[in-house]
This record gives sequence, structure tokens and C-alpha cells, in this order.
Amino acid sequence: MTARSRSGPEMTAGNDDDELLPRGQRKQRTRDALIDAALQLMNEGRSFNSLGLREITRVAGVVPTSFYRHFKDTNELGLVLVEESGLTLRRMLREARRAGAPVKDMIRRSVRVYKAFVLANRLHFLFVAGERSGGSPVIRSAIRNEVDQFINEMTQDVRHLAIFPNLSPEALRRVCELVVNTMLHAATDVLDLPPGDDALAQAQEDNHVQQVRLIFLGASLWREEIERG
Amino acid sequence: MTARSRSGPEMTAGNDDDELLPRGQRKQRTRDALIDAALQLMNEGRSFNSLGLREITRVAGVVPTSFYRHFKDTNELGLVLVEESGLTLRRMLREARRAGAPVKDMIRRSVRVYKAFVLANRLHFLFVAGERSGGSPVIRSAIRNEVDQFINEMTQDVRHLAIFPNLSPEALRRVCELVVNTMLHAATDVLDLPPGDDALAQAQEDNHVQQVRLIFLGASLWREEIERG
DNA sequence: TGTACATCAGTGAACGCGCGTTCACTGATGTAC
DNA sequence: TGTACATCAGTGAACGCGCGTTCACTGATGTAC
Repeated sequence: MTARSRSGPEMTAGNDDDELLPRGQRKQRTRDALIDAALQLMNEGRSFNSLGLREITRVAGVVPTSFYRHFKDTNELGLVLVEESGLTLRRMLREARRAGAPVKDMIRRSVRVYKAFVLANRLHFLFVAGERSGGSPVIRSAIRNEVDQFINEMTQDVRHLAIFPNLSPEALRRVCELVVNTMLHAATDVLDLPPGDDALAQAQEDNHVQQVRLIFLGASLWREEIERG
Repeated sequence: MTARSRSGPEMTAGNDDDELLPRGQRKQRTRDALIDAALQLMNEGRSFNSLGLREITRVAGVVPTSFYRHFKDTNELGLVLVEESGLTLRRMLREARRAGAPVKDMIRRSVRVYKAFVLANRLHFLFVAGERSGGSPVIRSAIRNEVDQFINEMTQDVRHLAIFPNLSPEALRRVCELVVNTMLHAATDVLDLPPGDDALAQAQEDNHVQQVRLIFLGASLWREEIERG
């Protein structure tokens, strides 16, 4: 993370202790407030490219013209959001790497960790999942790059774990791609889940776990002959 | 299909032979022109809920106020698009059912048929893939319903083909869900593919084919013990 | 340390524009007799 | 078949509003000497 410190979901530019800070840091706070405002509006069910500049500044607590001190236009802010979300994805990999692969009940544990990570980074996953297919072409292709990169790094990690010694590098990447696409779609499910319904949450978790198990089962038995048809 | 006959992608309300038609059919034509206009705008890279009423009527070739003779607001038009897209999905199943499952090289043939169907129904798949995760909550949940229904019907079809006698109804549905999600995401790839690059198209097809093969391999070897962990 | 000046994040007024929606209308199509 | 009337898809003017963007500004922060 580029250490954007947030002071909560309804953070605005005019913070209590702003006056104590040097100018550079105050500017950074306003910038953060603008970014947070965009994310917050999306959290209310809006898609990114329907957000207006004035709307964002209103939520951020600054005057519309102030926006131009930080971004050329809303699209530029969108690209910053893509970059931030990419960092969040990579942070997830890093944490997973540090924790190591759980030996027992590996898949279910991983799905749970993932689910917790999605909820802890709700806004970024909301943005990625929502704009990955539906956003403007520029944003969409930027997200695609981030996700591709994520898949590549994950492929490296999985290779080092030597879970699928039978797979060629290409086949392994394909497995990771399938898992990532499945799990990014699963993120939408997790984020849409009404809170409190434990039975539904459990059913959803089981569903995700078994989808990944199915993929892993297929991957573990994959042979090059199948690849050729 | 509810037999919306189009006269091409740039169809507008004021058609040549409109004057010959009875009033009801002329109204239907304008309605179609509005729907087509929305799809056409999305084909230019826009997301549905960033489309304006005036923009749609402009492309459709009618005056803005005319819109209200057909829809309460743009959202209502969106729901009609969801319904139409759902019909397209079901039409795909029906055609697949009629053709039967190809015995030899089943998966590759199916992927090719699917790819052709996506290109032939480009606008509907663009809409579904794009708004499935990113659109307004109402549209999104309507699409989710259509896709769920599609998965259910596909599950029935696959059951009758008896390809996976080892799978419980629940497990079979899960397999279909995984395939559908993977293939809807693949639709985005297909639609984004720059035309003319045959090598890339081939690589993409191989990728999709092998993803489905992997899922099917896992499904064919699935046992209830795995399900329980 | 004190003073004079430069920087620049945020302000507020103003602009032209396209938006969604209302309303009364027109005039061709459809219907009743 | 002809006439009188009803229907209603599409029109065009008008509205108030929020939009993105420009511009000159303010005044606190930062810097040079």
C-alpha cells in the first residue's frame, strides 16, 4: 500500500487536526478524501463512470474546482483506483505467502482467508469486480492488466509450492486463471451477501470451496494428452 | 425471441415503409429502435446506466418525449434488455438441445458453437457480461435471476445427457454454474478480441477449451467423499 | 530571529450546455354507426 | 361506402437543474536572505 491512511468511511478533506499538518500532507489528505468519496459512492450501488466530478467533491467536502489540483479528470482518478486495487491484490498474495499454504483442509482455509480479505477490503474488490467487465474501455483494460499480473504472480507462488508437479507452466497458469476468475466472481457473492444470514453464508462458502476443489481435482489429474484433445 | 425484427444496426424509428404499417406495428418499431439505440451505444463502450434518455432517443431518431410512450424511464428499458438477453440465452440452450451433444471432440465443438453464438448475439452478451457485476443493483439482480435460471435449465439438460452419472444433483448444478461463469467471462474475451488476429483467436480458443476440459475432468472424477472434505 | 516574497491548495462566481420531465398540440390511424 | 368522432404515437416549446470547466482570488504555508 502507498499508505493512504484513512480516518473512517465518512472522511472529508476538512479534518480536525488538518491545521497542524504541513501543506504537502494536507494536500494528500484531500486527495485521499476524493478517492474515498468515489469508493464510497460506488459502495452505494453506483458504477464508477456514472460518478460526477461535483458529486465526488461534494462527498469529499471540498469545492468542485479543487478537484483539478489533484486529477485531470475523473478518469484519471479511476486509474489511480485501479492501481490501488492492484496493490491490494498483491498485498493479499504477500500475506498468503507469509502464512504459507495450510497443510490440512487447505482449500477451505484458503477460501475463508480470502473471504475475510474481501470483506476487509470491500471497496477495492467492489471496484475491481464491478468495473472489470462493465467499466469504460480504459479502466477495464487497466484492470485486466492488474489481474493478469496477479495471475502471473500467483502462478509463480503455486509453482514453488509444487502442488501440481504434473502441470506445464502454461497449464498451471490456466489453472490459476480459472481460480482467479472464479474467486473474483465469488467476491461479488460475498459482498452482496445480506449480513446475519449464517445459513446462507455457510451454503455460499461450501459452494465456493467445492468449486475450487473441483478445479484442483481436475488440475491434479491433468495430463498432456488431455491438453492435445 | 419475442420476434423483434431489426432492420440493421443503425435502424431508426422513421423507416422507409413505416407509413404502410398499422399503428400498433409502427409503435413497436419505435420501441425496437429505442432498445437497439441503447444496445448500440453500449457497443461503443458505454455502460448502460451512464446512458441518457435524450441520447437514446437521439440515436433512435425520435424526439425525447416520445420515449415515455414506451418506457417509464431508462431503467425500465434496462429490464426489458435483461429479459431479451435471457431469451437469447434460452434460445442458445434450445439450439444446443436440438443439435444434441457432439460425440467426438465434444468440448472443442461446443466452445466453437458457443463462440459463434456470442458473436451472432454480440449486443446481448455485451450487455449481460457488462452489467452482471457492474450495473445498478436492480439490473444486476435481474440479470442474476436470468443467469440462475439458465444454469438450472442447463443442469437439467446435462443430467439427461448422463455425462456425469457420479454427480449428485447439487454437485451437477455446481459444475454447470462453474462452466457458465467461466463461459460468460470468456464471452468478454471473445467480444474484445481484435478481428483479424487468427493466432490470438486460436490461442484464446485453446485456452477456453482447456479450461472447460479441466472442469469436466474434475467433474468426472468427483466423489462424495471429496464433497465432505 | 525577523522580514519580504513566492508558492499553491482551496475558494466562489460565472459560463454555456445537455439533462429529465411537463405540457398542450397535431394529425394520421382506427372505430362506430 | 361514407361520415363523424375517438384514439394516441410522435412533436416542439419550455422549465429548472446540475453538470464540467474557466478564471481571478485569498490567505496560510514555505523559503530566502
